[in-house]
Amino acid sequence: MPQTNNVAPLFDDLGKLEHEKVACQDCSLYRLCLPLGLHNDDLVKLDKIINRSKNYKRGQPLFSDQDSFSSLFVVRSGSFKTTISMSNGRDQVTGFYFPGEFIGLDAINHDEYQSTAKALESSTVCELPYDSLQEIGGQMPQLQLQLLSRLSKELSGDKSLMLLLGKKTSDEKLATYLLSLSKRFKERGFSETDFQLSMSRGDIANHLGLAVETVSRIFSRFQESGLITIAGKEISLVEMDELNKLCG
Amino acid sequence: MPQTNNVAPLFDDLGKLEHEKVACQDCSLYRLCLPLGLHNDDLVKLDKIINRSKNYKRGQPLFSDQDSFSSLFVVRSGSFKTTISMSNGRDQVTGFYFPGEFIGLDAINHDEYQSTAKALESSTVCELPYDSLQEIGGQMPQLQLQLLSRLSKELSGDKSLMLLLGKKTSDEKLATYLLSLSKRFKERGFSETDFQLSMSRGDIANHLGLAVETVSRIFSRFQESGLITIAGKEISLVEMDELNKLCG
DNA sequence: ACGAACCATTGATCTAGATCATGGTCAATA
DNA sequence: TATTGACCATGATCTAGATCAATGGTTCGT
Repeated sequence: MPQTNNVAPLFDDLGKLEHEKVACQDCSLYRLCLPLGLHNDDLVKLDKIINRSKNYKRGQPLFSDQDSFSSLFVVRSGSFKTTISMSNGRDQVTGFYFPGEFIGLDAINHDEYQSTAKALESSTVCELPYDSLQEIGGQMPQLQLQLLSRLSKELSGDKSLMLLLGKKTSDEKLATYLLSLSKRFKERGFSETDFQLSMSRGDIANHLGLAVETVSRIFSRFQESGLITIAGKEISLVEMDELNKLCG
Repeated sequence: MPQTNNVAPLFDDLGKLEHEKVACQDCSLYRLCLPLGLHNDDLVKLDKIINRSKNYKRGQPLFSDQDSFSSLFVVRSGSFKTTISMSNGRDQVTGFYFPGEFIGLDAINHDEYQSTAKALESSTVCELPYDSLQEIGGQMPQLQLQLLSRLSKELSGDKSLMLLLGKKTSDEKLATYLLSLSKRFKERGFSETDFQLSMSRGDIANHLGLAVETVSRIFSRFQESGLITIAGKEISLVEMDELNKLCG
């Protein structure tokens, strides 16, 4: 990396000092996150069990397949991918995770994590030790409901992904993917048309059940036909309506 | 079907009179089902909110995409499939459900069901109105945990299915599918090697992201090479170890 | 008991997308 | 500033599995 101002790394995406442990009450992700709907007393209790973690660098694992399960994680800044793998080395990117999204839900009531989670860029998370969560959850039905809601949403997202993987053409897959990202960025208050692809072409291809070359070609073709402009990781969705039609 | 004894339809898979509403305490599915780990008082409460339903005939929908969500269902006898569809009519079979398994989990905290569920054969379910479940769940952490556990298990199953759809060859897909069925039958106390495929070749093909013809051909080839014997819906897994190796 | 509508198998052909091959860009380390 | 190694783009070729076609079985409603 080129010479940088040595103050910069102290600040994270939330515009706070990185080592400052922002309480849930003050967190800009509040409305997307677990505490939504909790009363103040409960929020304080929840806040106490959360570990605000160190920074994860690009490529660094948050946890690995078969590590013993202890915590759920919520992305605070940056982004992650999860993968599961076959004995022969082939693997599948099962999801990408952005601020406010949960990682590790598929490990609940297993002894071990069922997937590997890696940072796609410099990222931070909130760690929720599951034992503690279970404990305080006993007296907070609202928290349990939030958790159920999260699980259920991930579940219905995964069903849509099954439809994508099983039934869509490569064009439809990529259009669907781009609009899904767009929607999530919008929900987080970012532009729905202009954003960074923090994941590599390889990750995208793998996630969508395609070859890298196919993804690359389709990006080029979409650009040629004026649907998007793309340069490296920078992408801009020019014709959202057209992309929408392409999803099938 | 050949002439049958006209008493037969009165009995269901559980060997009980079909119209007899077997309480959870007496249900043979107890150890696979929601009540697992509940104390007796709690079990009685749960039991009270459950509707034991009428019989669903082959092809009959349990609920449809966009019906308003009100209940979760547990299969009591028979089997179901769920599908989601695209605007253009293409659809994806997202899962098959056997006794003790939950249907509708992906609709929690949505207003509408996210998929369509249809009976694959003559089947019965227990209906759990979600409002009531939520109510009694507030005072039964154990019940909440069971529910979370179910969601989480379905989630990790779906991730494996993503791996299958995205990365496996047709042979691997079918071998994986057969062994997954085998495992579930075994858990339910049935033979892990000899069972009925209650779903059509078309349903299997759709679920695995293949064409019917491909499934048919692979069944024939597996039979030719002595891995299985298959005749119509009747299948027998002859070389489980070999099938296992084929899964990748 | 009959015809209609699905369901399953098997062969012949086709194609979407994989794979192979090449070169180019960029960032990190020495 | 060279070197190494990801990462990305694009052309040429190949193939796994889809699609098309024909035939026989099964189930179901009347």
